[in-house]
Amino acid sequence: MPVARPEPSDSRTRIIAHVDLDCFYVQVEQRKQPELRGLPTAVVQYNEWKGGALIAVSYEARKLGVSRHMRGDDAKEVCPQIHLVQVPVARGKADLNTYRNAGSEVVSVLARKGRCERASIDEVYLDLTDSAEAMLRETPPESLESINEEARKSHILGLKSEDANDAQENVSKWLCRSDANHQDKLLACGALIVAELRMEVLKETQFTCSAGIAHNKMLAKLVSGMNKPAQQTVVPFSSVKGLLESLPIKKMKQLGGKLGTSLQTELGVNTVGDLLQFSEEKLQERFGINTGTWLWNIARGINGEEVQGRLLPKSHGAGKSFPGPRALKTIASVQHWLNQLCDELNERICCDLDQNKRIAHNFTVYASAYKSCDSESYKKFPSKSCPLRYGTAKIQEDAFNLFQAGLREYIGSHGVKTLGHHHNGWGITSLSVSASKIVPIPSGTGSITKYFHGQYTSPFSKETQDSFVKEAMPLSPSVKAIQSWNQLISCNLRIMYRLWVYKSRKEFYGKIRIHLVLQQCRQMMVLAREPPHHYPQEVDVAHL
DNA sequence: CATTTTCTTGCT
DNA sequence: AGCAAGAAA
Repeated sequence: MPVARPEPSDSRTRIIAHVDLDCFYVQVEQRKQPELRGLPTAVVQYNEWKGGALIAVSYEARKLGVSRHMRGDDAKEVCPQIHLVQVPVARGKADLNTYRNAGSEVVSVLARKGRCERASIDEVYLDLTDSAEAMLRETPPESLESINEEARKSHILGLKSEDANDAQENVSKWLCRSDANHQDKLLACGALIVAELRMEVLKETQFTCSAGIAHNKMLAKLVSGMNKPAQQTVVPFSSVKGLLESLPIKKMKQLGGKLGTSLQTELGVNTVGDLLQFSEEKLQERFGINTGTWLWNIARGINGEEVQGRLLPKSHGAGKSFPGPRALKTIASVQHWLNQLCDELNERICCDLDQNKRIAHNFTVYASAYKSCDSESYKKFPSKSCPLRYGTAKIQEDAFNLFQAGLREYIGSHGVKTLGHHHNGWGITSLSVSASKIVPIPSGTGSITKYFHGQYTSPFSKETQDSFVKEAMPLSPSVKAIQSWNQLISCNLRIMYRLWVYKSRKEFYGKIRIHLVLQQCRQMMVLAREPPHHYPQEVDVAHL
């Protein structure tokens, strides 16, 4: 459920942009195959069954009646000329890495002009308040003798004669109005900055994008898709009311699902404007204190959510579905696919470790299943998690154990004895594995003792640590000794040894900078993490 | 049991 | 820890 956030404490007028790549996966494929530019094109996932599922459709194809939700075969039917490009496949599953990487390219361009939040593979929020204020101080729009072409094509919500011939003239005038209020002037600066950024994105990545520019995230997001492709839309403060009052409630982010439906059916609210009649108390009573306040606020165009400065994802996941007759019926097939998924996941977390110096700490296995015996009592397959260990084989081992823990629970008391029978009584329709709790490896100088106590949990038992430090360590080791120890002792002990060595060196020589060492040790400790002592167990309810 | 594969956030 | 909802290509 959405939650209300307080407005930023300094209560400055913020300038927020939401940038959205146009039919992103199609653009990525068109960059790879420029012959496809300008042609009706769509990206499909697999093509065995009815031509695969469409996940992105070019604007040319949309004009010819192709929409997402269609299968590849349907698209061919309404638009025989359409070019269908397949998502790359690796390890027997869709591989979205090219799109992730392309998204990163865009982020690195956009992140140059202010706080930047990567909201999804192809969407970014920007807080341009500082840049806009700086521009207004130094080179306000009214001082410019010409306004850049891209900015002149902006759509200004509520500006009259949006469709008149001289629309661009009107936009220029609006952007440069000297009698405008402070808020609008800042917004005009924001629009100029975003137009510039979008041109840079095009120049450096060849991708076009659309954008919304407003005073908060909600409004920016709401309008970024209003004029697509390759255009931007501005929401002056004065047009917020008019924009929202007739807007269907379901168009609002967070209200496209069940919450929006309950607003419609239970309160008879069909537009955002309809919400205005309800007091904050009434909404809190019905939807809880947090969501109630959030609803009351968005009806008034108020949204305090801050742009998080985050350029990287918070988790990595790899999954695959096994629809219809493809459902997995044997433990062996489940293990095979878990192994594929874990292999991909390991590659991605290792990449994250190398490139971004981040370590993932949590590992989760999800599955969906059906029980063919009693389709009446449909049960959710429980997800299970444990500390994450690096290395394909280790992740695979943990994944399989977690899955089996889940399966025991899923089959539950209905423990049908089907050993030796052909029919298991269950089928797995989807599997996924994910790595979360990803934290940056701390850099800079710090105390090594933190790694033993407190801030970071050591993967080694207290006894291991103590006995190693006490027995295995000679005083003041020489470089020679370090080298020979490195060859002799086991991986885990080697890490302990290194920690000790650097700690003691620090004590001996005082001024050794150890930040790189900290990084290395941290990495090695995680890479060498011992397996979990136990995997989640089913709780015996009868025993309680 | 056919859209599939991600990803985030909030509740309990 | 586990789950549900929502959103996006």
